[in-house]
Amino acid sequence: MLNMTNPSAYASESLKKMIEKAFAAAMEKGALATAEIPYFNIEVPADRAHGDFSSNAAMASARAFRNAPVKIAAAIKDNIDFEGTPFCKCEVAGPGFLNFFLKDEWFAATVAAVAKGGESYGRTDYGKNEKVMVEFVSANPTGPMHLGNARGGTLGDCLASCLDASGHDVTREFYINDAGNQIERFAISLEARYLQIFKGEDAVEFPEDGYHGADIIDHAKNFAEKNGDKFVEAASEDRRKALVEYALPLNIAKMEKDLEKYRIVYDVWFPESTLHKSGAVAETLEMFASRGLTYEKDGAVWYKATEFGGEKDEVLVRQNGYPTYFAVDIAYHINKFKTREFNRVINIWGADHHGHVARLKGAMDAAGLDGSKLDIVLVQLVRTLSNGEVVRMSKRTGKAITLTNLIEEVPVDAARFFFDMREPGSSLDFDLELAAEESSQNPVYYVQYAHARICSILKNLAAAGVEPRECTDEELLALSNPAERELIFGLAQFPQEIIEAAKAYDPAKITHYLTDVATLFHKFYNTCRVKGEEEPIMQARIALCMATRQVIANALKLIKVEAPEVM
RNA sequence: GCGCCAGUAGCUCAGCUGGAUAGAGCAACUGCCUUCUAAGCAGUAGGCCAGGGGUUCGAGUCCCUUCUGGCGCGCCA
Repeated sequence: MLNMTNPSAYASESLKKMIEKAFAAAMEKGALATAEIPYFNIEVPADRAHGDFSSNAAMASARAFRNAPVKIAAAIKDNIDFEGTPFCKCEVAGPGFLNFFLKDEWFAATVAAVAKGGESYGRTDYGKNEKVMVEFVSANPTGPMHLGNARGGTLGDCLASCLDASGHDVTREFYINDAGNQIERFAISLEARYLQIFKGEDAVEFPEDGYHGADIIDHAKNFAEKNGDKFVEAASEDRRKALVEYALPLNIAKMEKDLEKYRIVYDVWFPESTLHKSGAVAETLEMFASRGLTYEKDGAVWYKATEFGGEKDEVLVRQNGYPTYFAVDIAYHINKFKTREFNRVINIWGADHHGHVARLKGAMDAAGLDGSKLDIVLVQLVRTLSNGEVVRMSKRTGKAITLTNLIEEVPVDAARFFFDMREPGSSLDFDLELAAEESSQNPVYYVQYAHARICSILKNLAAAGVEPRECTDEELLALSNPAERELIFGLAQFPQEIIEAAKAYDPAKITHYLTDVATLFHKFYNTCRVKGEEEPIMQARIALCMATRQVIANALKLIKVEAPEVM
C-alpha cells in the first residue's frame, strides 16, 4: 500500500511527472516536434464524470508544438506509462482536455492513510518550519473590544492554526498599545470622571476628545471606592498616573479573558511601552538619521518615505518631541525581524489601516530589512446593525456592540464559524439580534451533525457487539460505490486544503472544506448502510466512517470549534 | 481629486489565480423516516457574473473605461 500524508498532492504530483514523461516519450518517437514543455495545470474537474484529475497540458502547449490541442492530447495519451503511478486511465475530451482516473488502490490507501495519521492527519511539513509571526487583534486597551476585533481574532487565530498545521513555526502575538496618545486620552477621561464623582458632573467639564464609554465611569467609580478622595487634591500628573495604572491592567486582563472565552490564546502579549523603555525607538530614530533618511522641518523630524515608495514623507518625531505611532511601529517591526528573527511577519489589520501598509513595508526596506517579508492581511470592517439600523462603532462615543455582547448572545461555535466563512476582504454586516436568533441555522451545525451522526453509528454498532477492526487492503478496495469514492476523494483533499489556506492567508477555505465533507458524508449516509451489511463491507464502511470522523474532528479543531458526539 | 477593497440567484457567499453546461447554503415549491440521528437526502424554480470595450483557441477570472458602495489620503492610532 502507498504511504501518503497528503494523498491529493501525491496524486497530482505523480500525474505531473507522468505527463512530462509522456511528452518526452512522444517527442522521442517523433509524435511531437521537439520543444520545451510549457507550464500546464493539474486540476480537479468540476464535473467528476470528467475524471478525478484533469490537465490542460495539450491546450497549453498548442503554440509550442505548432499543433492542434486534440492531436497533442492524443500523442500524450498514446505515450503514457501508468506503471508506478496511482492512475489507471486517461481520456481525451472536449477541446483537448486530458482526463485521468485514479486506481482503486489510491482510494483504499487514502482511507488507510487517514487512520494511520489519526489526529495528525492533515499536518504536513510544507512550511519547512519557517519562523512566522501572526499579530492580530491588538485592540487598544483603552476600551472594550468590538465585533471587528472578533472577526480579526477569528481569522488571525485560524490563519495561525493553518500555518502551524502546514509545518510553520508560528507565534501568535498581541501588541498592547500601552503608550502614546490614546493612553493620554484614556488618562484625561478617567481623571474627569473621577473628579466628577467628588465635585459634581457640572463642575468638571468632560474633554471633547475623551472616551465617553460607560466603562470609563465604572473604572473611576471603582477607583474612588478604593482610594476615596485621596487623589482629588493631588497633582494632575500623579492622579492620571494612578488612574491609568489602576485601570489599564484591568482592561488588558479583561481582553485576555474575553479572547480566551473566544478560544484565542496568545503566545506573546507585547507591550508597546517596552520599546520605549528598552531604547528601541530611540535606536530606530538614530539609525534612520545615520542612514541619511531623515530631515528636520517645522520643528519635526521627517522620514524620506517617498524614496521608498511612499506617497509623501512622514513625521517620525513630532514638534513636541514625542515619536509618532509610525516611528514606534517601525521600531516594533524591526524588533520582530531583527531582534526576534522572524522570517515572515503577518499582521491582521482593519481595512481602515490600509494607508499604513505601503509605508511600513517601505520603512522595512529603508531599515535594511526586506519589506516583502511583511504581509498585511486587511480585514474589512464589520458594520454592526441593530434591528436593521446601523450602529456606529466608536470608542469615543462609547457606543458599540462589544465582543462581550457577542459571546453572551451567540454561541462561540456559531460565531467563530460565521466569521470564518467569509474571506477577509469581503465586507460584512452583522446584526446581533438576527445572529442570535438565526444562530441555530448556522452551517456549523450541519458539519457538527455529520460528526455526531458518525459517532451514533459507531455507538449502535458497539451496542450490537460489532467492534471496528483493521481492514485488509482487499476489504478497503471494496469501497467502490460512487458515494464512497466521492467521500474518500474529499478526505484526501484535507492536507492540501490546509496548505492552500496557509498560502492564500485565507482560513475561510477550511470552513468551506468542512461543509463539503459534511455534504459528502450525508450523501454517503443516505446511499450506503453500515450496520447490517455483510461483515467485510461493513468493516470497510466502518473504516470510512472513522476516517471521516477523524477528518471532521481535525478540521474543527483547527478552527477551534467543538466536535460533539451527540446533538 | 488621488489610492485601496468590493459588486456573481430574492438574501448570504463559493468559484481551485485563464478551462468543459457559473455552484452551495438560507428563503419558496415537490417528494423521501416501522432499518445506523429528517439539524438529513433527492428534485423543481431562480443568472445580461454591475455596464461597455479589449487581449486569445477559451474571460466571472487578465487589461482599459464608466457606474455604485465601503474605507483611507493627520505632527491620530
